[in-house]
Amino acid sequence: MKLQYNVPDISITVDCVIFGFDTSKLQILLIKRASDPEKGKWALPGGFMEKHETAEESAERVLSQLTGVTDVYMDQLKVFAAVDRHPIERVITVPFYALVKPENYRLNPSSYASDAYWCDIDRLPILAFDHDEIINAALDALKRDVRLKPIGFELLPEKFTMKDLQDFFEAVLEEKLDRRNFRRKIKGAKILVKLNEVRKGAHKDAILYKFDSKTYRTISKNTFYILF
Amino acid sequence: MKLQYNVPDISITVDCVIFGFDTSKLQILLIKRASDPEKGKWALPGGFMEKHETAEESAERVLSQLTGVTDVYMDQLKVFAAVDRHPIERVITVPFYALVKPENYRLNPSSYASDAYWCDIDRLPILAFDHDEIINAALDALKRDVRLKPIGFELLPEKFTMKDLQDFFEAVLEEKLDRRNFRRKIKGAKILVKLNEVRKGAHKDAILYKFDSKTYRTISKNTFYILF
DNA sequence: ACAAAAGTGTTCCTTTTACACCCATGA
DNA sequence: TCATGGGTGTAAAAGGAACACTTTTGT
Repeated sequence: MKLQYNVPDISITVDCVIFGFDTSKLQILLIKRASDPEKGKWALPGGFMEKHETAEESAERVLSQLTGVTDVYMDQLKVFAAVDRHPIERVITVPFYALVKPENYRLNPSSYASDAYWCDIDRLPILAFDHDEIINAALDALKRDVRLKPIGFELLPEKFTMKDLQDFFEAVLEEKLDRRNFRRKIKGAKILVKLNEVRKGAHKDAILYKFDSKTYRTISKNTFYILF
Repeated sequence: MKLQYNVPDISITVDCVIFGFDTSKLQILLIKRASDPEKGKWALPGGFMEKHETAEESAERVLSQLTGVTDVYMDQLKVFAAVDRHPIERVITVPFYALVKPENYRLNPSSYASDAYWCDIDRLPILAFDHDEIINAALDALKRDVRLKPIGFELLPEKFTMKDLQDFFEAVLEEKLDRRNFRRKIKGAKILVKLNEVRKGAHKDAILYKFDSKTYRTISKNTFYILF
């Protein structure tokens, strides 16, 4: 059988919008580019897709090289393919967003990154390429998904208070929620297990909860889970 | 500045799930492949992305070559990138779904397609590559979007009855809707203009409506438009 | 004793659902 | 005249939004 295709002249990358959450702030992991083009600029972690990898595998590789984390929640976004989005080559990118628990990672900038840090989403620097647009798309997707799937638990530590959880939702949705209504809905969803532990704070103790992973599996199968 | 990229070894295509709607049946436009691989099999219309095109432009080109139609509703789906999805080359595809009004098209199979036809979604033949999976993804996306955006009007003819519209929703959602509740919600959404025309049928005349495109623009900007 | 966060129920209103009859037309 | 599809309203239930006070602890 004859090969009938031209040599392709478009490169493919993956870029990862890696979300973390730290005491009421949503954060994104940025790297400083170690080489041209856009050397020295802040950018999303990413890399070329290898011939033997699926898009997901590429994204997992990028993520695990940088954080050592595997097996996290990931979702693919729409491709970015503007003709001039890269100054030299024609490159289209398959973006992903990933949710990483702070407790699990240890940053490990590699050859292509001279530095890496967690950046609050309300303090983003100027970014390389069209990475600002990719982040906006990821934030939109996160806002959509957080109402449909219990992904908050992918970002919070194992044990958390109701306030922690509410802070997360408020940070993602960028709106205030009523405390009593919030707690009632979460309890109604039956996705939490109340622990016999409290967190000591400056004031009244707060009850700690963990996520009920049995329920999660049920929920993941039903598409029509709506929290708010 | 030095070019630092390897010659890419992954090809990129677009594939189009083109939906039509004909008297209560949702349909998809299929082509018969005129060349290897998978020569003679039914497949989605598609083609290689050109270096000077965005993904959307590629998809529009494929669509307009086949149907002569331009300026239709299109939405990008997640990339399909399984390593072995194509038997010869490494090819990833960016799938789109498009909505085409029957009144607007005239099929025009071109060189890569020896035949083309509108296939009822409940009578799909065996398809080339992973095109069955792409169609499933498109159907899922359509089900999601039909509740959020007034895309029904992209598929119906200019003038239609309430029953036509309800048939469309029922075909997409694969569920029966209550007639009175349906009509109330549609009227509440204020997206229809009642015409001074009726359609003569076997029985009582049915009032014709058209879509209010002024309202459409308003709706498109607000993300949280929910019909059902 | 007071400041600050945790915890808890009820009422009202809006939205959704379920449901039945008359009308116009063609055969 | 009857069979078929077109057209309309209401009542009950569920879900969402708004709202205030008491408890605990540290200072």
